[in-house]
Amino acid sequence: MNSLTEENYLKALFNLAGENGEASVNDLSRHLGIKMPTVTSMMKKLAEKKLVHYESYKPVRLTDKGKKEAGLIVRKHRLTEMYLVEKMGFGWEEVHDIAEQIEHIQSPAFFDKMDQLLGFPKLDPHGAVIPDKNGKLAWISYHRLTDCRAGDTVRLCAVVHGSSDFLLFLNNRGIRLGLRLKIRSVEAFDGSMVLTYDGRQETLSATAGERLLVEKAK
Amino acid sequence: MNSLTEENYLKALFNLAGENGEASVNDLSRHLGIKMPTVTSMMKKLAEKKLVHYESYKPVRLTDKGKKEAGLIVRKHRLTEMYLVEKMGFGWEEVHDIAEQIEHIQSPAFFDKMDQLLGFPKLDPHGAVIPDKNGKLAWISYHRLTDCRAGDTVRLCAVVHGSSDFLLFLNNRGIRLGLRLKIRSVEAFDGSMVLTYDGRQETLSATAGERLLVEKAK
DNA sequence: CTATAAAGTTAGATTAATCTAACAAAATAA
DNA sequence: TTATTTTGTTAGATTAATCTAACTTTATAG
Repeated sequence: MNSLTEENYLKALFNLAGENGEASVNDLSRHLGIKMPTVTSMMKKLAEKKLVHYESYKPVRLTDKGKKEAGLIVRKHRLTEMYLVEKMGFGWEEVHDIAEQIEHIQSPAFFDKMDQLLGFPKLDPHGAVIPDKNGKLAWISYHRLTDCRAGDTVRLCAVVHGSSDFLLFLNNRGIRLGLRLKIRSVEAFDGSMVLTYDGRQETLSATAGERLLVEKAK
Repeated sequence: MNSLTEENYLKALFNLAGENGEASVNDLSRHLGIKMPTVTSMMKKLAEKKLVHYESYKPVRLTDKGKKEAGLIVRKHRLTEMYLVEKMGFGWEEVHDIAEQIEHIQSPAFFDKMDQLLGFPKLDPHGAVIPDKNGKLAWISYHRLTDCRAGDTVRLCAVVHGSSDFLLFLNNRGIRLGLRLKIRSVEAFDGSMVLTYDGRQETLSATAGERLLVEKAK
């Protein structure tokens, strides 16, 4: 079994690495708020346990075993977020910190029950894919809103780097998953966009737009 | 803030001490499965934090502060058990180990939500009282089934020391909280009892009967 | 292609929580 | 009331996870 601390390193690797699966010691250090020497020594420990591939001065990579274990933690996190929103009535901006703790609960039955009560959801409340029971994550590639052009009509599919502040910002503008957005114009200077949706019009900065993942609407 | 470890010591004290509020180092040691020297040093630490009264060679007592903090942990435990049974469909024999972990979640909102969704319950699924939002526990005194006499009719109010095994044993005999039990006879030799309930008749050992808390039925 | 900056590692210290071995006090039994 | 058992404490070691300071390697910019 892995310690809570080890689980946090695995999850950080999983989230930082993306599809290729690499992350630098420095990235991990900043992401976890833990100094580099500590990260280095933990990487050696995880390498001993065959959870990561580690060579001095090179980026770290999860092994298949590590990827699976990390995926299962992320699964627990995202299932929990979904449960908190769907079954307990929390807002999507409130659930991250709670899920951050509940993801470490050791009880397959508990998460299976959530899964079942939710009807085996594929996505969490922020549109992120929930890894399957083997920890396998189905990668979906959306477009960033900022990569779309004036005139496009898109559907909001996911929110990335969704800090509580950002999610509240979206709440205040009535922006939620599934929403149909029409791009009226894009400002060449700073990439800000004028959007219409739900019969209203709003201007969104590029900083915000980068965090909104969309697909072309039919 | 208290560490997870400290929380476990506080809870153990709360559960061991009962109404008077004392527990010996030895009791704590056995209850927690931790060696006595470790317990002693933790008691000193908790005394520093004004959570317990500690004097060498004397039983340990929770301070008011300690009692409150311990009570709030027990509250989280029991609310969780209730939630797992009532809202997630777990059996009363399945919830202890999960609640043991969830009780350490730091999120007042999470437990407030449970409380609200449950309609502010006073008792957990085993009939134990849930401490209030100040950690205060309302003591109720029931009778042990073994203290009743042949001819008595009682209502089952709570189960103590309810290990998973014991709860399954009760399930197998259709014994549940709220059940009306009629005591047909008591065996003088070993205290075992013949009971009728739900139109059936069963014999129960004193070992089992001691763990069943009842009140006289009207 | 060197010089500087950034990233990574090594060595050694610290803290929390645990242990064992040895000793001391209190409770119990003879 | 003394001897023995039980309970509790002290001292010192261990492990996991962290840190800082100093050094090394790799990357970047003149």
